Amino acid sequence: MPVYLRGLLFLSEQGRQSISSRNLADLLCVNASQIRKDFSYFGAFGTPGVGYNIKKLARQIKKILNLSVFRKAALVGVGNLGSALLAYPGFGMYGFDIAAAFDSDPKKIGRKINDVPVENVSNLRSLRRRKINLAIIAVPRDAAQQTADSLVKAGVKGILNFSPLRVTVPKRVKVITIDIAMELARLPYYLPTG
Amino acid sequence: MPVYLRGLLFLSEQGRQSISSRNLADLLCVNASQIRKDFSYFGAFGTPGVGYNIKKLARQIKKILNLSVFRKAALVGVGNLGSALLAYPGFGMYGFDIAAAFDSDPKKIGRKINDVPVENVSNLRSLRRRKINLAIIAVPRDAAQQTADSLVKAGVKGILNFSPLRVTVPKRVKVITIDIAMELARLPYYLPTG
DNA sequence: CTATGTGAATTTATTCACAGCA
DNA sequence: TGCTGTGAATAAATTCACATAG
Repeated sequence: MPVYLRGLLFLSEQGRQSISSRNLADLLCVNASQIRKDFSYFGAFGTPGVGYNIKKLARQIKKILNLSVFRKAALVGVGNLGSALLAYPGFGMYGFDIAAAFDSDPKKIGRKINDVPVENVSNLRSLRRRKINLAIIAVPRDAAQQTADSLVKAGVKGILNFSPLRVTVPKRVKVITIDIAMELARLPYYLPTG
Repeated sequence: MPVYLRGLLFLSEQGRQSISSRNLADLLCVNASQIRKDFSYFGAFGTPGVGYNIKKLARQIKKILNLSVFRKAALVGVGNLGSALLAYPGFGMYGFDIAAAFDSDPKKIGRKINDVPVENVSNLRSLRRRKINLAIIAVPRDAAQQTADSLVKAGVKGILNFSPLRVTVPKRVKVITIDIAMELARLPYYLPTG
């Protein structure tokens, strides 16, 4: 689903109004009936003979993914990766706003990066009051679990974890881990040996 | 498969010798017979009554994934994200070595980051001679396609793309795209609305 | 008695094929 | 005619269940 959304937002940027399942399939390298089936799961929106209205469909998918309201997210760890995330264009188009940043390094605390002031990690508990329930972990590996624990205590419900470590959280909290090295590890499989 | 490998490397670090499919299943949150089936695809290594030898199994999976030889990879784009990747621990344990870095910014060219000298992107063609056929794209969105084209010309066979853009390459080249915002977009689905 | 390896059963996902609408 | 929406057919993945090995 997020893949469809990305494709639709891309098409929308190009100024297109509508697209057929076939064309979208070609664009995203998937099967056309797959797309029609997936879309039909949440009720049908296409116009036979024409295709799908891009804007309407994007709005619908956002609703399904719970992306229809703007979300605030917190970033923990303002190192190279964290700074890159703060500067990352694209969060916005999915309705995310990195509204707070935290670090443990006194040299960083107080500075502003991309207009977001860096706060002391000890202040993580304020997230509950500020109604921020999404967080991104971009701290060194050894601090990841501890950070996750603090986030859970602060009432965070969803975590995007960039550390190459399995973090353990109560099962009511959803974690998505991106292990960058692991992704790279998938590549050689498709390559000739040597 | 990469997930299994990560789990096994983790266990290996802990000093464990062997593990049963059941225990590994619990650790990775998958089904136990799934694991046995997957492992049996490339011939069986487990010892009934004991389990699988962790080191042996890890070595085997590395062989399957073509990870048994050290691989050199090139990084293009030494911004915040690129710098983070250069410092990323974990590539090593999958047998990767970021052996070259490129950027277009004259202020960065010539500097060393994490012992890797930053070269001019115009020098990308040297990758063929240096037998580097994996690359990581960490450039701004608008430069992504152009970078991919240069990499393909330089004989690169696998690309890890961090730009939120679909890059188009000949089908002999394998691309894995990590769209960070899209990953984050998956989280709200599991959250209560609001 | 514990844990593997694997055929059989089941569930899930994908693809096909076509009736019906604009 | 072009494309959707969907039942039917096919393929793939997952899980079960158990004979067998240490």
